Amino acid sequence: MTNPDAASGADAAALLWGAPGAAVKRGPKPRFTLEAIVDAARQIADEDGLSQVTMQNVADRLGAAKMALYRYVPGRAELDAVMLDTAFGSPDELNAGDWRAALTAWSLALYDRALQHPWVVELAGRPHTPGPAEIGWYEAGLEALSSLPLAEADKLDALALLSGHALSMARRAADAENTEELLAVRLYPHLMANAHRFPRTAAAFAASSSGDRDHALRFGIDRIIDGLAAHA
Amino acid sequence: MTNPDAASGADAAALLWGAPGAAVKRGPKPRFTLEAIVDAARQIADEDGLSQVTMQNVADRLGAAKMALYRYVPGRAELDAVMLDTAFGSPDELNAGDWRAALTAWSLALYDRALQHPWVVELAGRPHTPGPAEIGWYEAGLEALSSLPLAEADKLDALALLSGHALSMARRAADAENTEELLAVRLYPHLMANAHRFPRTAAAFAASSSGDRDHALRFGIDRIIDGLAAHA
DNA sequence: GTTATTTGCGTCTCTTGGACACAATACACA
DNA sequence: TGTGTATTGTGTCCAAGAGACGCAAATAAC
Repeated sequence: MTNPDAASGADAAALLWGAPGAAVKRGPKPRFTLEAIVDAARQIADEDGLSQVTMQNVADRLGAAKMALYRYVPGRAELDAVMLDTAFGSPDELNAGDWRAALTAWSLALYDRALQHPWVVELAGRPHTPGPAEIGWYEAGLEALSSLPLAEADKLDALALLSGHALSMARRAADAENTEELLAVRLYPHLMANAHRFPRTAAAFAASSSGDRDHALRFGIDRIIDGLAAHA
Repeated sequence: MTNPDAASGADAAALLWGAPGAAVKRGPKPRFTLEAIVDAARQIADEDGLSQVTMQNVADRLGAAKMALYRYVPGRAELDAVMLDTAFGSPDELNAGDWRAALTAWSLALYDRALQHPWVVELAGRPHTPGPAEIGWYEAGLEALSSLPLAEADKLDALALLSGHALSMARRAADAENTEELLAVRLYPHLMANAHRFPRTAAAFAASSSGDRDHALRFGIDRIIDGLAAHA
């Protein structure tokens, strides 16, 4: 019945939104905290990539045994969920008066966050339960959009569009050298060899010399905002 | 040196773009083909989800031993790459005269493809070597954009924007019941309980009754296209 | 002090991807 | 026609990684 492709457990929401109030309990003092565990996981992800975030590695970093972690986190999926929401953080309180400027700032801020922790892109890309921090971003985005005469549903859609673009660009930028090599070595030769089948694509790739990552970011944001302006 | 987070092997490109010409060889006749293996994997993914695509399951479906597959596919990552490109297929040759109509049709066609095989969204979402089919979509998209006075690099960016949106919407639609439950049961109560912290978001979610998936799709496409029109 | 809990964690199991060796097969060449 | 050789199918083994289970130590409540 349960689809194993769906990420996060039912318990993720409890961890993300649950009350931190934990009364005095009976047994031994807990040696760790959820925060410490998530911090350790975040460090590993920042340093060695998300694939190195294993229960074992996290436990090692804390000087604990692997199974000790399960007293604080139900499972790997829930750890991912908390890592993601923690890394999102709260959006900066920057409100330029113009809605265009505000939305642009919002998108760029999200992009910066994602650049600081490249792995958030991967986590955010899979289905997950949003936590308070992620909702905080939506709240800020809706505030930036508040002056626009759009249906509420459309505002949410617009934010999803912008955030999707920002995160997508952040991924590209994050493994730039990797992507560079990927395209240059793996795609390019084959594409050029088949230039007769894909003349436009070959030309386009040849013209755009894997240049300005920033340009693509701004281009997308500007286009979406222009589209919103044209519609409202 | 090699980043294990990077998907696909170096061999993926060879499988995707390599010449199919295999001369007469010496040993026993091959019992299988790459195509048959990929087909089996595709079927499993369609029926039971991407997580059920394991070498073991694919082999079982073909009546082969697991290790036999490795004679045809270097590894799991390469299988993913070929599955992805195969599922993309070639875009339909539909050219409405208007560039707006053509681009819209292109986006909708991509959305439909993704709906037919929901797992392509997940595969396309991770870094991978593009194959001929994927490049074919770019070629068709560039053709639709050919009349617009945009830099080649910008055209590629525009297509990435549109395809990202289409695939993102396809994912939502694919596990609709799942997402429905995710939001309704897991997010909604907590969001409403914290409505004081997130008034706009709570209101927006309450207003948009998880309705029209198609609306969000069209909204995004229209906004992007409007933005392109405003810019060109 | 006794008892009910709760923590830390050692041990075991299951699932996946993959390396490696070996026997069977079928063409090349003499 | 026989021999060599490359290639295929596959059995066996191994390493990760997630997690179930149970037990001993710690500690608050009575």
